[in-house]
Amino acid sequence: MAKYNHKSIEKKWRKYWDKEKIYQTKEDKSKPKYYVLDMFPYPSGAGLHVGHPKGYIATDAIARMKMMQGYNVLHPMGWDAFGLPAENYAIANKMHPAEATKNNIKTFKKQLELLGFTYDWYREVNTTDPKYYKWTQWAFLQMFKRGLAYESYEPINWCPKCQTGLANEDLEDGKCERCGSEIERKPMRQWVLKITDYADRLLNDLDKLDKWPAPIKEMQRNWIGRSEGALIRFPVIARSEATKQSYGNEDIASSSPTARSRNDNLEVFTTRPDTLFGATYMVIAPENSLIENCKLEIENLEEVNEYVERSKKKSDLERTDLAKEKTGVELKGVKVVNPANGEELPIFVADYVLTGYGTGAIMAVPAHDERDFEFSKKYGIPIREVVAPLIVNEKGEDAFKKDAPIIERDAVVCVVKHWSEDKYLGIRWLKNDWQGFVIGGIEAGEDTSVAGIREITEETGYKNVEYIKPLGSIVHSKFFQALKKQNRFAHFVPLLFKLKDGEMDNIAEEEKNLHEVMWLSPEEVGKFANREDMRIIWKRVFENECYAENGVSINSDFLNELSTVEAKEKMIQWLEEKKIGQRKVQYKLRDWVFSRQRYWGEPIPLVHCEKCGVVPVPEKDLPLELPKVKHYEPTGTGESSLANIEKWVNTKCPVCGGPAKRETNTMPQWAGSCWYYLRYIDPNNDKALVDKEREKYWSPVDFYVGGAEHATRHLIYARFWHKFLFDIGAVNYDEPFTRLQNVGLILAEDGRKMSKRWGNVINPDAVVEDFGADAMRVYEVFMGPFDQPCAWSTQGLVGAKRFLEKVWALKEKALQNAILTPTQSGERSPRAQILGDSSITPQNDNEKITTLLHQTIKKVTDDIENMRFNTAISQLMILVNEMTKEDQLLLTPYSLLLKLLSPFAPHIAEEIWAELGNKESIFLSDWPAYDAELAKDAEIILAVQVNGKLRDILTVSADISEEEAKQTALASEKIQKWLEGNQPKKIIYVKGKLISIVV
RNA sequence: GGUCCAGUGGUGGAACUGGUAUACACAAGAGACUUAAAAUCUCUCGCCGCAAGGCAUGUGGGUUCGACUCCCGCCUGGACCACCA
Repeated sequence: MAKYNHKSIEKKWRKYWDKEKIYQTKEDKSKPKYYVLDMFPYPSGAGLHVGHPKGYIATDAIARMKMMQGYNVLHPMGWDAFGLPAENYAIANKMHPAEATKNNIKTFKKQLELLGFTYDWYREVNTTDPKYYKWTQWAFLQMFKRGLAYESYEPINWCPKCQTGLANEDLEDGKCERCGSEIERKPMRQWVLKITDYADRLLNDLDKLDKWPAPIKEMQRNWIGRSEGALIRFPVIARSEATKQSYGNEDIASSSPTARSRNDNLEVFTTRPDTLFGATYMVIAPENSLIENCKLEIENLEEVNEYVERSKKKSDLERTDLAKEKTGVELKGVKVVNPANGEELPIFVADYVLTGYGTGAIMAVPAHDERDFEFSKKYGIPIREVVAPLIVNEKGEDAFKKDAPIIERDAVVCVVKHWSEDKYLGIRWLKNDWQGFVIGGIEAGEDTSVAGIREITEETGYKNVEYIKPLGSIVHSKFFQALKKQNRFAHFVPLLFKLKDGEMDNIAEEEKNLHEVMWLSPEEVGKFANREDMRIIWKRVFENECYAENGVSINSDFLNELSTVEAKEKMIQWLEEKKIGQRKVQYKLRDWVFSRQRYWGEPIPLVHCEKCGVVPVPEKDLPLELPKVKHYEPTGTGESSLANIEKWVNTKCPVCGGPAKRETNTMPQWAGSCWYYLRYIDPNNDKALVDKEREKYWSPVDFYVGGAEHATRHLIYARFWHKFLFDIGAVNYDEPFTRLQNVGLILAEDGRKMSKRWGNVINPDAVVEDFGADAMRVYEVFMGPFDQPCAWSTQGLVGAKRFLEKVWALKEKALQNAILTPTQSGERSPRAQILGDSSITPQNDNEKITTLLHQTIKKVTDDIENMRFNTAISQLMILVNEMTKEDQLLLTPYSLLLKLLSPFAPHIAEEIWAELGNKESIFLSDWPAYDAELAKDAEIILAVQVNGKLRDILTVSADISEEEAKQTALASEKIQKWLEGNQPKKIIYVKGKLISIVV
């Protein structure tokens, strides 16, 4: 028998498939469609490494199975070729980006072709092809016409090395995602897409995407970052030089004659309008215009300006470094009035407030916000509690029980300090589960400190107790009291005490036995008093934590006693009534900075006319082609190199015909990938982005496979564009991708990422050469769960190759056992006949193989559908091992095995299939269906447990009844031994699995 | 710091809805074939124990006849977000 020669086989079938065009997708609307899509690659100069094709192998397997299942399959491929890396690569290699891109695509395509994918290359798209980007420009113009693209002069992220502005999404830890340079904030003119108009829909429609991985949806939710709250306007007042005062000086009322009211309001966004009464100062970002507006009134303007300058010089990285201490400067001479209570509040400028979010200013409530708390402690600003904690124990033994009654209690919680050591009193009640501080009920009319002293003495015997101070507000707590089987709604009054000495009264014997008293170091207390309510009280002893959760309003006038949710609502209504604020939904998502100051991108099709302003290039003139130039290096001035090409820049205004200049910014790399999946449907249409009828048939994408790194960029941008195209009637559905699957990274053998830098890159070409495309494909999906990262192992690859060799070796066995025709004894009959002819009854039908085969059909089909390729391959290995062990093998089961293997190892499957006498490609044959009856085992194995431990294993007929099974189990010698003559209390029978005997 | 995910042999990993833990593969060891090597084939392979049996899914508890799986706490690792008011 000829040896398995992957090289010749793979070459032969690639050629055949190409010639026969078996993967060319036809517009056959009688068949159900299946659109399976890969995230198209960025053709870099480095070529592919073995990690890149992993996703493509998966979609290819799915595409092949779906084809065989009778679907009309669309499985296209293309190139995302515009953008910075291509340009940088071209500069480094002294080439034109167009040329470099062309070469890179050629390399990529060649590499991909070696792996035998089902791509329909007649539908190849390339984002840098003018015929393609004509429609990218067209879509941009539609946005422009509808006001979704606008010019902005806000400072943006500028990468000094790449010499271009970047979107927020393009940053990693405040650094340029591409080159790692620290980003500067630079004000410059740019085009921005109003993605925030779609924020709500992008967020809400995530709920419809039930076949997307939950973590990706979560990341998008997080990125969009919706929060509900209120805008509140604080009137700004300024004082004359003579009355310069700082905050907290009570004798200056807002009615003071020296106070000059200004027309300014300081507007802030807050998610906690319920804490307005707790605001003790305001903070503005260094970029806030209030400083400019009030420069005459600010008495320490020099100091303020200095601070602002210092902040501007800081990189984003420094500014957002959480480890650093917060800094700020008070704006002396200017204050705001709290509209809720008329109090005057100082204003600080501090760079812990960000400029692009909300209004770039906040009301600071130190008692209930970590950052404000930290800042106010540093600058000695008063802290006012306006929310009493409400702890609802939801987990574990303390959680409220549904059926128990709710009992309310007022109680004191006494934190008691030792008279000489740094220790605190802990108490453990022996009868119930309580451990913590001394706690006791407050009697009617009793002063809380008196109640505390009484309880301490009663429970511990210590006589000389000194009351120090209250520990903040009441702490409400809902928990389950296990001993009394009650739900408790407790209102704890936390108090701090100190013992003067260790003198004790004798306490009743009875009381002594109830609890244990111990002295604990501060570290020990933290662990000892571990319930959330006690933890909060304990932290207050050191005043180093604030309460930022929901609770009950206090010290807040008309909000008092309302829950946080109710208080927020009431405050918003009040603000709206008084016209000093309103309800507001705020997003973290910012509008998409859509221009880049580089050459290699789609030109933005706009013209600047002195008379007419910004005018769109007429649609009939699209595409607006990128001029072919020799020099395209960035200018570094914030203009793209296009600005230097006078011939191109100077044009006529399409409206008035007068002189005009073209927009010289180009689109970002992400533009082309926003809609490429639509173009595959109709790649050559020059009348529309996509034909709507065709789109109706093929859309949405049924299965989209790609890396998780695109969660917050490509996948948000594409959804945004798609929704926009839906809104203007260009497409039929409002979400582009029905099902999404992430590919786990393939790491190098050393466990690191594959990278030129580490010299650990494995080239697929070499793998294909040495082991074959089929072995590589099988190995890559067998490595482990598809979405998990996994290190490459050449040894593992060897295993995959061995498996294919085993399949190959079975061919001879199957052919030997082919039924011989009577007339040509000793010769094989025409094999095609054998396969198709059901009248020939197998002479040695092997029940074991048949059962296993049908189980395998089921498992492989399900596993491919659910992306569990590793277990599909494992099941095929089991089948092949079994077939190898048997003396005889019929053609039919072998043919079915080949079909099951073909999505993973198409070349070898096709080769053997042909050798068996089939005239047509295996991929034009039907996918096997399994027979549930045949997949059933004749005999099953029952596990028998005694008291939960496995004691015997029985092999019984599959149709055994429960009674029979129990009798057989009890009759077993081993079981009898373990029963030791005892009568079983209970026998549990799980059909087809086990019998559990309880003695 | 927050959120989410994960932790199973020497290694990658399997285990359906709570029901025989370690499938499949790699590595390792022994043997066969060979003048020899490679390749191939056969066997062994979680730990302790001669065995009976006991112990093992990061760790400590809990629920259950029964837990890798469910619940609570802790430890470790990863991903994402990160001063978003």
